[in-house]
Amino acid sequence: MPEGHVIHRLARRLTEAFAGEPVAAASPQGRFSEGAALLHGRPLLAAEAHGKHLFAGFPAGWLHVHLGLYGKFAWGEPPAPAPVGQIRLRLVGEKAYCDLRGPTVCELLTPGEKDALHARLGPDPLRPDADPDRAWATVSRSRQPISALLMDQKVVSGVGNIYRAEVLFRHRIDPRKAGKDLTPREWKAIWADLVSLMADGVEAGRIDTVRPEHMPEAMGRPPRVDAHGGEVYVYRRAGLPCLVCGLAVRTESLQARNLFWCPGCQNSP
DNA sequence: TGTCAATGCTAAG
DNA sequence: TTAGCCTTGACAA
Repeated sequence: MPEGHVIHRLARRLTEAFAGEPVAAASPQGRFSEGAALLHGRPLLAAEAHGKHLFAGFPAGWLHVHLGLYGKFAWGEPPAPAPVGQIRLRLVGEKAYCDLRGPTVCELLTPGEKDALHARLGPDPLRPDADPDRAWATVSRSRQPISALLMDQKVVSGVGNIYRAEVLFRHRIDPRKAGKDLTPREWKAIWADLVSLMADGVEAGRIDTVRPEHMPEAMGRPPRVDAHGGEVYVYRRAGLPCLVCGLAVRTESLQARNLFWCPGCQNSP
């Protein structure tokens, strides 16, 4: 489930598992054999995330991974079993091993190339160096809908389809509202909420956005079994009643992504 | 067993 | 705007 919180969690886990010790690296699938050979036998020096991009520093350079839609790390304790299926990269240390499957990107970068990548990414609510004013400078001048701007990694990085839908709902903002029509106050609230929601996501390993007072139990309704693993207001709840006002949640395809919102709670004149 | 959609993004057209 | 990447889980048959 790779939105930004997953990547930050991964950076943390890589550090815990492999920092400071020699790591065995291989590409059983073969598509990253050259890179793996360069990493092999050297220690992990550092790991960090910027938005949905994962960086792991080795003496040979920065391993850069982007999971895309279905990329995934699987973890276990050594000894690692014989590879099954398409494993792009396997890292094995003393305490743990991990298998990377299906990433959009798995490559080795020079420090300069890594810097260039950071430069084209917008501020990440999960990074202490993030500057929300930089994003606001773009948002406040854009005719694009805020729902599109939040998904644009050049504007804000790390927000995916779930956080986008949920943060707009939590602030009752119509997803079709243009960036330039947002008030500074609305933007500040969105940003602060992303910082808090995504930090919770890193800790919990899942996305929960429903305030306690809106949980079904608190509303006098039976508890809900949520299919995707977190408690959310609108994401993938099309046709179901809004947890706050009861109107049916709507969905619409916007720039090839499914947008979800409540027409009652998020309705700007 | 098969089909589809998915938390993302890029390159081709 | 669309196809493609390459994987998984949910659901239909």
